[in-house]
Amino acid sequence: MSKLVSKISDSELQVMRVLWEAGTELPIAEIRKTLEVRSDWDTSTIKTLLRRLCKKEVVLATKKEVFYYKPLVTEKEYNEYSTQKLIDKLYSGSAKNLIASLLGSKKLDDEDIEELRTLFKVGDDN
Amino acid sequence: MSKLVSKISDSELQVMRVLWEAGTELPIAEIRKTLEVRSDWDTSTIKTLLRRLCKKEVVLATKKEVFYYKPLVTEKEYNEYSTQKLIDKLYSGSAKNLIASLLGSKKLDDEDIEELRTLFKVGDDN
DNA sequence: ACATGTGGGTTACGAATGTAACCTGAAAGG
DNA sequence: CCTTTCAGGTTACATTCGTAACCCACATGT
Repeated sequence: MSKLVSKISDSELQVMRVLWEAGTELPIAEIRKTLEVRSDWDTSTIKTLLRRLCKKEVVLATKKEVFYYKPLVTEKEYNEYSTQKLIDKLYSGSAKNLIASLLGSKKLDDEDIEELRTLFKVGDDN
Repeated sequence: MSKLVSKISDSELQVMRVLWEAGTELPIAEIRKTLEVRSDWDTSTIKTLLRRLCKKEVVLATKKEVFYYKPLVTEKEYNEYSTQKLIDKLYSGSAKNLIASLLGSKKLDDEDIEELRTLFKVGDDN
């Protein structure tokens, strides 16, 4: 996936989400339809964002009757990559440190903790 | 702390770290001494970054014989704030989701998991 | 006395971002 | 036919960021 992912900006991310949710490649019309509900971007803004995403090679445009846009990175890849970057920047590269910090900062309620404890058990037998 | 924290850029963060590590307010000379080892920034770059941090009100400059710089946000505040922003952006605001994702992505070795399980136990009795 | 360094202040300049206007040509509505 | 809409493409423009140059004034080494 390469570090190019890192360069998806916040606005661009909105567009990626539409593509990720769709699961199929989409023509601009569809992207617009979805986005005009969420943001009140002008069409040309969306076009600019798509163009930039293509330039960054995280989206591929395929010419048919009209262009169809398809993400070249998955949402999971992007999320994991971004998370790792945060971990590197703020937690000395240790995911454990991040989790410990979350535990200490009351971001998790009892129910969360219970669920996670279960997950930790499951992940144990490997 | 307000959302101003969000606006600390990567370069600025380097400067913040120096201040955080120091624990006291520092004059430019000290900041330079520390930074010239880590980065090879020109003095004027450091001055620019300090100026921007002051404008953003995350650093306070106090005039004595010379200016002394002191952080107005703690590293912990900053880290927690940034982490929360990532969680909001990528994990629907759920810290639990983030942790679950980390568990699923093999970013934690057995030792980490063991330690964390202990932490989860400790955090239990509240 | 003079070059150098240092602090404070101002200005600069290219890349990235957020957001959009504008132009052209085809399609579609009426 | 004429107006509107929309795709594709180009250009724009303010803000932020990374990185620094430049100017002035004072202190200091030699």
